[in-house]
Amino acid sequence: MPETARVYGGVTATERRDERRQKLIDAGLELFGTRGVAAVGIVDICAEAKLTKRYFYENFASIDELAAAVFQQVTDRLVEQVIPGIIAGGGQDPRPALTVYLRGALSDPRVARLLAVEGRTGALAPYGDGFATRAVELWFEFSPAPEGSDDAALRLRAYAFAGALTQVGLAWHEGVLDLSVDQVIDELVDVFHALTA
Amino acid sequence: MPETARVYGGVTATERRDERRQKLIDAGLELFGTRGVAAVGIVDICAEAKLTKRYFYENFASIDELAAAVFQQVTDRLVEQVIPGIIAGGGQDPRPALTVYLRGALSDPRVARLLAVEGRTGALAPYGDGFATRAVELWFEFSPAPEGSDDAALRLRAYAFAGALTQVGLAWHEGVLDLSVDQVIDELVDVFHALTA
DNA sequence: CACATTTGACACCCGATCGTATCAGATCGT
DNA sequence: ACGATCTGATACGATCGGGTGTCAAATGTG
Repeated sequence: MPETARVYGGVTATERRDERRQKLIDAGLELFGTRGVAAVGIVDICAEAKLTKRYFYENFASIDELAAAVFQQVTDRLVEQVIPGIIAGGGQDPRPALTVYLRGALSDPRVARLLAVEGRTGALAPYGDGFATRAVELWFEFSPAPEGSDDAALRLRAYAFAGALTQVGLAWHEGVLDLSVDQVIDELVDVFHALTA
Repeated sequence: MPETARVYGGVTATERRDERRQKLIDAGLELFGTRGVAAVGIVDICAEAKLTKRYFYENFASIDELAAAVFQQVTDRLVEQVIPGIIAGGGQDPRPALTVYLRGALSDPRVARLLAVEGRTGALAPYGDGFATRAVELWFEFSPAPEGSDDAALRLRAYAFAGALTQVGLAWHEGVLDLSVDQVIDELVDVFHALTA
């Protein structure tokens, strides 16, 4: 807590602090998304971010706190990108939203892994649950409910589709699906319609 | 490696060894299935199994080796139980196989967590992939392929259904699905038919 | 030019865990 | 009964990572 905040390298103190914080988050996305949260230490993060431990503890109190920030940023950006797609779909056509989501998640295996694996374990579990809740809410947003169906049954289908998305994403990254991204999108649009019929 | 194997407590040396090995695997299922593999140490396993470290190293060289054995045993038992269900379904009706699988996975949250979360990370990843492969093969076993469809598209639907199963299982354990096991089975049978139509 | 602050590199202590070793008591073979 | 082996508990050295502190060099302030 310095009493006088000076300008260094042409940038203010808070700007420098935020830059370092972002570098740590970037390093977290890289390492968490490849090795997994449990296999990453503070020293690893600092090496990846090219910073020292001092600046880690300046921004985060623990690895889990950094992991939470990484997860939060990734999911926030994803939701932020998907919303316009939902609006474009007009609550009827899932393709624009699905396209945006899958291009965001499928194009980056680190994001896919964070969402599908890391978001379920340890300190990230509550955040993963929160994202799943948001996803299911988004589902109901642009999936007009068939009048006769049970509410719980609808929720089940929402989770089923969410699980299908992540599993297909993982399989695609492993290379067992011999399909282009656009083909995957086409197929998942069909799956969506099959589940909502 | 004792040169002379004696009988202790009425059981032979190899029997005692196998009993201890099974106690370790049971402890592994309990702890891995609740805390997660990464959060469990050898001492924890020994405390849960009421054995000492000596007998851990008698059977396994590392935590990952125990985790592999646990995963292997769980998935083997699952497949072993499901096969008769597939036969009972005669390659047409998925309900018997689904019932057996979901009763096996849904009834034990530790198994669900192992399959859905732990099987994707760290040293268990290859085994998880192997199980996914087996599951997709089983899918093709009792899902006669529509003649006109692409093979890759079929695989995608197989992974989609597998992902739906695990995600619904997790959601059910979290209590966000207000459905009985039988209702979940009914709904997933519908999902299956929707995906294979 | 002094002086304060920021930065980065490194040293240090501490607790946890791993893997091995030791030892007394229980159990079995002869 | 006596010796050998099995068992369980505990102890020990070593390593690793977390968290804090120190110090010199770099940069901005007056």
